[in-house]
Amino acid sequence: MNARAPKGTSDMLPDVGAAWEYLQRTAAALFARYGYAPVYTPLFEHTEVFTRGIGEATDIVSKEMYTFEDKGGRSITLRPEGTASVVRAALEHNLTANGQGTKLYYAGPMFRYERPQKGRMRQFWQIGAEALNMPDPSVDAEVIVMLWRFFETLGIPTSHMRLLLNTMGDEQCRPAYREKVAGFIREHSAELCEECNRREATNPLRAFDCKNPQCREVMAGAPLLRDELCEGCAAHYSAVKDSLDALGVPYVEDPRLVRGLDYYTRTVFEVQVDAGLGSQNAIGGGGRYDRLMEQYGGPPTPGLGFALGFERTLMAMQATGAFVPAATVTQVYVARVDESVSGAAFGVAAALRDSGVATEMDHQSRSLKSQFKQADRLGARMVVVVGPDELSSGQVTLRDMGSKEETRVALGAITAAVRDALSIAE
RNA sequence: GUGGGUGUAGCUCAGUUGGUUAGAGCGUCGGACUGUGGCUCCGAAGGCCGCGGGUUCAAGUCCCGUUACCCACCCCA
Repeated sequence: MNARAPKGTSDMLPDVGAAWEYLQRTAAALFARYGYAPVYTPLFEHTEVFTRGIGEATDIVSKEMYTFEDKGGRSITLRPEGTASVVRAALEHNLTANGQGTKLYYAGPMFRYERPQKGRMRQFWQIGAEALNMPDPSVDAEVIVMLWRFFETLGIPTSHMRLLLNTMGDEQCRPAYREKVAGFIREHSAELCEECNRREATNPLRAFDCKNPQCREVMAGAPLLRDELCEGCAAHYSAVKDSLDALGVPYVEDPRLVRGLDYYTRTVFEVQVDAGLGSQNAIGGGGRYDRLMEQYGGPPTPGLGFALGFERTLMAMQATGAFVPAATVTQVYVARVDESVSGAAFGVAAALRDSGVATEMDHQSRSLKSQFKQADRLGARMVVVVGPDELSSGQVTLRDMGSKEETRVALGAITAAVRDALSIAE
């Protein structure tokens, strides 16, 4: 058989596993301070949840979904992102009935059928947060600040990060603007690439994203939404900026920031990093989606959220020297001199563990010397030596690996002695 | 989907114009130290040289194909 993880997936060995738990712990603690509660939605949904929510014309829906038919003939899709599922769940369980506001967060794997490269996987992890039924611009700023603080908390230097901000308008001003851009593209059809001409019909705004130098040059002359905003959107946008200014969060306005999901309205944002990630420089991003719930047949329910990528965040942390916790911490190692004292050694290890001390012992019948090597490698601060000599008088030897000091301790007092040496309060 | 790069020990990599038994460092295991780690020294284990085909007296080395991974385009976390 082919003992290899599928293309675009990877096994997360202990060091990564530890980092994953750290990211989740850190997010849970921080998000709770902003009033967010955890939810876990299925890893797969009815395909329609994504096609209607994210938009048929987006790259995600048109070519990146893992879609299959289950044995009951239903079209099922592995979730390519988290917002659609959370909004679907909120509707299903009436979490936003009668104008109720809710703040939810989630964490887990997402799936997109893409060509892998640095910072881009077919299965990747995201943490996301969603605030539903909160139309005020204050929550936009709150969510953006929470995302920014998360990266700060992880120790990614702000000098390596950049917060981009833009507004997409709403159903009042966007359609007209969209038509203007489409018209602009038709006027300049001959100067633009094939892809941009195709975008004229599907999503003209994405032409701003084109990397083709000539297209960029032409599009630089296109009308900007910022000059076409309706009154409501203009006021909302400037209120968001005022709140960010008040907290001193350093955003950069980017009128060309266009996110690839159809559901965004008004505020959109993205956090980019300049270290560790090849050409994929966004570690988190999101925006407002005031019409999404209606796509699912629900009542008008404003929403706002972001998602951030675990893999990319970890890469940014490593590249900028941020603290990443180690896999395991062994405090004490129990070494046995020979097989005759195995029972006693096992008892000592068990007692230490029961008292809350991270303890490891040999299970491979290795020599005492190699047990010490192992203890050293594991970073154990003490070694309890269980041998026939000391055991004959009901004792064991406790060695401090730092000072090399050894003391004889009565078998019954070893737990207290170790805890004392490690300075663990009762 | 398109393009480029790379596949040699567990890991990082050498391998001269094709030429006998394929190497190093790190790691692992053992020993020097007969019940004791980090340093040093000595030794050992560990390779269908990605896979298939071709050229040749001879291929890790050249050619073709294939596959995997990496990187980039596109897009996004």
